[in-house]
Amino acid sequence: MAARSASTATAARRTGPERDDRLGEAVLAVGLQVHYTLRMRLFDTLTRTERELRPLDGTTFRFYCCGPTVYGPAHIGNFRTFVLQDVLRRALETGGLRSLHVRNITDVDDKTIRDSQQAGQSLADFTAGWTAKFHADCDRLGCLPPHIEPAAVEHIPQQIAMIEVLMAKGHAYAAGDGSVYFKIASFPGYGRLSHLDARDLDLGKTQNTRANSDEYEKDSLSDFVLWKARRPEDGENFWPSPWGAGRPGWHLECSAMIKEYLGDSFDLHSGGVDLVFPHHENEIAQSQCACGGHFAAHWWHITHLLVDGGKMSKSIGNLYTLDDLAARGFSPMEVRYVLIGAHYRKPLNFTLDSLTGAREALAKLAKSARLLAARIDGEPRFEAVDFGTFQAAWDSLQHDLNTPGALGGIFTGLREASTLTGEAAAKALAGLNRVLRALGLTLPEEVTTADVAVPAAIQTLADERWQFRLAKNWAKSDELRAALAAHGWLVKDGKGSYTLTPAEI
RNA sequence: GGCGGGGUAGCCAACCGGUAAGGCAGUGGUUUGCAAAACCACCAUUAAUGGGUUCGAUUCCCAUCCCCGCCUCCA
Repeated sequence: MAARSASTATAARRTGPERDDRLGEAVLAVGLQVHYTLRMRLFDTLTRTERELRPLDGTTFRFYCCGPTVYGPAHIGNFRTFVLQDVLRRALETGGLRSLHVRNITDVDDKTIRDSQQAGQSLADFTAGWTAKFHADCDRLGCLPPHIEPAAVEHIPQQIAMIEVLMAKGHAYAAGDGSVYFKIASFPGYGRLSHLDARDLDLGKTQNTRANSDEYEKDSLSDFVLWKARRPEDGENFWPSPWGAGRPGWHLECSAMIKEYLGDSFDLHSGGVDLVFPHHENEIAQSQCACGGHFAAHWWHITHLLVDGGKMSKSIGNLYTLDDLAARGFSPMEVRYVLIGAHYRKPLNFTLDSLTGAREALAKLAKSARLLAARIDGEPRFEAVDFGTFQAAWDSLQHDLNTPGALGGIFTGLREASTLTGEAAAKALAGLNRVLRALGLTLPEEVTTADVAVPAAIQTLADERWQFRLAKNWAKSDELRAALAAHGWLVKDGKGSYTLTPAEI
């Protein structure tokens, strides 16, 4: 039932206009084997090496991304991760590899409970609102909806079942208050992903050890909670379990939903770097102990972004949401361009200036692409493996998802294609479109005067000026141009006519 | 303290053991009455600092100085 409602939600999002589940025209089915041209190398956090991505089942690359906790609007830092994950998926499909993208919604935790109560809403209504907002923002950014988007609350039975298995195998224990903890000492592999020494953790050598009084029930300081006993401040937000009323711990939801939709072993697990420890470390412990599989074959983490060279935070006032940036006149696509403008393993320095730069770059890109398209007779011709002058851009993407390298390759490719005509231009344009699709970039349309409503008074003034200009009365003409500028309108003279555009702030 | 990621032109940012992609900004030119736009061209002998390895290093190694992240429910 839970699974059904999750897939229903997914089905609804499949109808979106940005929906793109074409498997890449490069797919050639030969018997039961599906061949793809992709040669994607990606850095793996666990082994700390670049490894080529190969689907375990030979046909479909199945991956999981830790999704948002829905208690407010996501900010650009969150979106750096989600956009890069979207680029990975698009690149897989561009290379002809089928993908299965699963991303969860965390709709129960301390913050969602606390904020829903403050808002005077039920937890379900509260999180449904912010989930919808998240989906809308993702759509605006051109992110493809995951194939499956399960929510934690809809998978409580699966989480309880996993805890029962862990307890039966001696990996978990119930504390006196009705909470259940994972026993880290029972899993020798703990700390491999984050390269933290489990003994140090246990000895409390870390600096920020919390003297949290409600965790005194634990056997060991580093043991983490699987099931949280109901507390008065939880209100009506609790579920029955063999250990009493309560709710699942955060780490468990991902393990349970992965088991449900991807099984015991799957291709790749991804999230922001901050999730390496403890979240992903804990997931490994839970899932390997409960399921016995290998869990994720590849671990992929996206580095945090900085704003103006420093940490983004609400108190400094540099925490931007898409709406904040829209209020400053920046489009989601400009935001996306900036977010893919740095390699995912390096800190990205987000500034408002970089958004302005992105606008100019996108406009230049769109212009060049239009010029290229104009030199073609008929439709762009698709070539299975030929990216034309954009091969270098595609190669950059395949090499550790080097998005800034790909952007550079696009501009270089455009310059190289600038003299091409006919068939060669058609191939180049097809290559460009494929790289743009892999990056999820949508080029801005040409804005003409017809798109903008010009006030009658301004139009009159501009017409008047045009007459003066035709009469070569430069003084009057310039005077009226200044007057129009004062009203916020820019005049651009062309051969036989002029254009009026609203001046930017 | 432990673990990890960085420091490349005014700004953003890549590749790479053989002497630095790309974008923004800037400069010059063409065009324009002027401007804007567009197009063309130019724009780091140099990669935080100091050593080392090498025929040769920005790229590998060591040290130092900065910046940033994580260290128990933050993407």
